[in-house]
Amino acid sequence: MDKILTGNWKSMRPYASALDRLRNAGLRPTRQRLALAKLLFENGDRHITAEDLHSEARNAGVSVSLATVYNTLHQFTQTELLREVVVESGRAYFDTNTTQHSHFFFEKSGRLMDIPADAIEISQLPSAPDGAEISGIDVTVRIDA
Amino acid sequence: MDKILTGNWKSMRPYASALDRLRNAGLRPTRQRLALAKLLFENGDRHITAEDLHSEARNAGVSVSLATVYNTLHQFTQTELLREVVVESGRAYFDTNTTQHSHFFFEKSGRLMDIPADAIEISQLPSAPDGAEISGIDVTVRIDA
DNA sequence: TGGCGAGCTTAGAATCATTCTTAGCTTGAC
DNA sequence: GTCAAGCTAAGAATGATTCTAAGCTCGCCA
Ligand SMILES: [Mn+2]
Ligand SMILES: [Mn+2]
Ligand SMILES: [Zn+2]
Ligand SMILES: [Zn+2]
Repeated sequence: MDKILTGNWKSMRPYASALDRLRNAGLRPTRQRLALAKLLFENGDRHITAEDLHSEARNAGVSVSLATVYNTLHQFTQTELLREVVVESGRAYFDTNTTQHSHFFFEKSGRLMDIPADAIEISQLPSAPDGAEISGIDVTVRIDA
Repeated sequence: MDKILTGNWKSMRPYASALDRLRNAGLRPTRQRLALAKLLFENGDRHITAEDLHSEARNAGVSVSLATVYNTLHQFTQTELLREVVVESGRAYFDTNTTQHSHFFFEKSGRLMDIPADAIEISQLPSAPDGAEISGIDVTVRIDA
């Protein structure tokens, strides 16, 4: 049980309920976190900004402050419920797909789209200097549209 | 000669003088642009932020405003004297190496380091949806140090 | 069941990088 | 030399994000 409550549980079922996800992450299931988790995880794979999630929540009748949206997105990222994707300076996207995969980024619309992990292959990665840890590899294919 | 003055000249010599680079890009060689070009291009491959270039200029006794540093970096980027690299939301890096290559990003120090183009190989790129134009492929290897 | 402290939420201020505005300088073609 | 187009710069404005600090809420425990 201990492992479950400390978060970082890698083998989350894709259809785990919002409540289960919060429990597994060791986060209290508050009204705000539950509502945001539902919006994020019950609508398929998503790439969303804090502002967009905030307005989506309000449109859905959920009263939550922007500060809490930011707090929650960061907590979800830390507990690996989400992944942060950086493709444009000055804007952060949060991705509900936490597996290793790449993205198409449509520069005009600001839309992000997954590229399945097996549709791109990276060969002969250079080893990190000093034997430092590689914490991730981000591949973005920019589309001029 | 026309082609030279309209910028986008791909075959710039690596040791072209700052003045030549501005001429080739079709930019007036003002005192500020010359000074910034020298700082950027006479010190090997660099990855630098606007703020950092600004303080570097001032330390070197060059009087230039931050607004002009931003303007200049963007003009250099448009004329392909520089390439913009996004690895962290809220911070833009400008790269004096405009050839296709990847980066190590040291998350703690905020340092960027080139990975030679031939040290990484990407196979079977998926075609862009709709036959849209791919304007670039960014590969960032994040180092947790 | 009620109390309580840790944890959470929030409005609004603050921060930070970047962009904009606008007025005054430069540059270079003629 | 003159003059318009191009350029610079101080400071205000912007926009995303973070911080502050004050008041709620949650859930464990008596
Ligand atoms: Mn958005
Ligand atoms: Mn910096
Ligand atoms: Zn994704
Ligand atoms: Zn580089």
